[in-house]
Amino acid sequence: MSPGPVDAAPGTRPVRGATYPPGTIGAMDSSNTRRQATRQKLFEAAVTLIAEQGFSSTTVDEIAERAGVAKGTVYYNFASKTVLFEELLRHGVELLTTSLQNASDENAERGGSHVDGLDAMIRAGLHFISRYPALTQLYVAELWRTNRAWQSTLMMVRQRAIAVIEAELRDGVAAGELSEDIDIALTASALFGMVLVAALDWQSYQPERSLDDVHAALSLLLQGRVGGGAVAPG
Amino acid sequence: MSPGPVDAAPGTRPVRGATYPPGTIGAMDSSNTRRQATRQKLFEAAVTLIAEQGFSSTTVDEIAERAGVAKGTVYYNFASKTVLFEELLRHGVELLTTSLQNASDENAERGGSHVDGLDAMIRAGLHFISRYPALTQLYVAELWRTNRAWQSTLMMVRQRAIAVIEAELRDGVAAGELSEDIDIALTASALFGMVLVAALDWQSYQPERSLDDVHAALSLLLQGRVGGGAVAPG
DNA sequence: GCTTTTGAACTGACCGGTCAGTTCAATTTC
DNA sequence: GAAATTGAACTGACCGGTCAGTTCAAAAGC
Repeated sequence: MSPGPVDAAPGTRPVRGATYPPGTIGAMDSSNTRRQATRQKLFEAAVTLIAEQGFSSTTVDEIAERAGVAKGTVYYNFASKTVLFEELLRHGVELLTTSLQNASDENAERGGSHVDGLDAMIRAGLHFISRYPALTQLYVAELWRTNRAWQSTLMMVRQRAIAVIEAELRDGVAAGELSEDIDIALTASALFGMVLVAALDWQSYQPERSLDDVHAALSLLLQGRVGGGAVAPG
Repeated sequence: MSPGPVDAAPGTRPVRGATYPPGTIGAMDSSNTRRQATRQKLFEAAVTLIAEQGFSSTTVDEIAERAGVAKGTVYYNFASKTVLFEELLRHGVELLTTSLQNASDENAERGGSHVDGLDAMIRAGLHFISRYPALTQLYVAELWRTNRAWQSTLMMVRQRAIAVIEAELRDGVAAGELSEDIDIALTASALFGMVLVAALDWQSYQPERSLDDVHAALSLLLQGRVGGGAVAPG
């Protein structure tokens, strides 16, 4: 009759596409099992396609084809298309926050100022975006969308990235290096947006320019050489 | 004869869902025919739904239902779902560029500096986003997506908005008010992104704050009081 | 021999687009 | 000025295609 129960297959078969150990995602784990490799291929295929077309326009068949596996394999590795996407998001944010945090830490270790720290994070952000443009596009497209199933996942993602910037700002203020008048949360958002949009435009419309070039332009803005550089502060 | 053709169709029949005079979109025209009203309702329904769910997850049935019309009416007024969306985009960018341009012009008239002009545009941008949050979300979600049918429409849209900012920057440099070192295109992008992301975060996460408040925070950044304000310029 | 992958088949819901028919305010006719 | 006519605007059932998800027997690794 029916092809089978929609949910909770009765005991027998391998629990296909069941919730997989959520810790070991992507290339994070060193033990490179065969399955890990397949999952990685699926991530890479999915991120590109979804960035290009959006989540719902991307079919599971396409993902499987691009990854070079059979459709059944997708469902062997992930419970559903949605779950695949959610794990992808979690995987991605890990890469970004690590990158930002490293930039901040390394700057601190070499004795740089907090403004230098922000500058280093701008560079790290640019580097990340140029390396994972599809992932970035995908976040941007989904981040402020309401009524989404993965809304909470995305908020967590955003919060983790912003928090790193906020910490640097806070430390800068505490050290007397930044004005006490600044609004930490809003400034962090604004800086984040500045890098995000500038980088995406760079990738989309002027890809021939170097990272240093773009970084220099943003540095000027950060250091107030655009609108206030020539004006003596009160 | 008829209740009044909106644009004097030369042919006989109602040329169903044909390309409609692109000039008269939305509530722009004062002559409020029945059809105009319907189109306006459809725009409003579509912009909200697409902002929430994305283009392809939004069904024509949903749009029709939210607008309070039958599905057929959608296809009577627009050739396809895609065309409806494209006209929506064009309609929206008109509002934004006008708003930015007005802010710039009014500042110039009252004898403000070019930095003041940028500041006024930031304010105008914030105002726009708080007034049309759904439209903004929608642009952000689609703007950097590749392989889209309306790619060219979006590029045009972006270019028109950015051009207004670039002009102000260029004038500022020419007037000796801004550093000659700045990269016009990149700085314009960055400023655009700064406002965009800060505003969306404001709307999403701190909606109780006032526009003035947010504007003040971004002004500080523009005028270099964050990273460079305390440092005496060379 | 277990895990993993394959690939084809199938299902049922969903969705964009169509179209024959209906409505009704403006216009024309008498 | 009442009746008839017109046709733009609107309606909603319907059609054909698409796709997520499921299943499974067989093959391929390790």
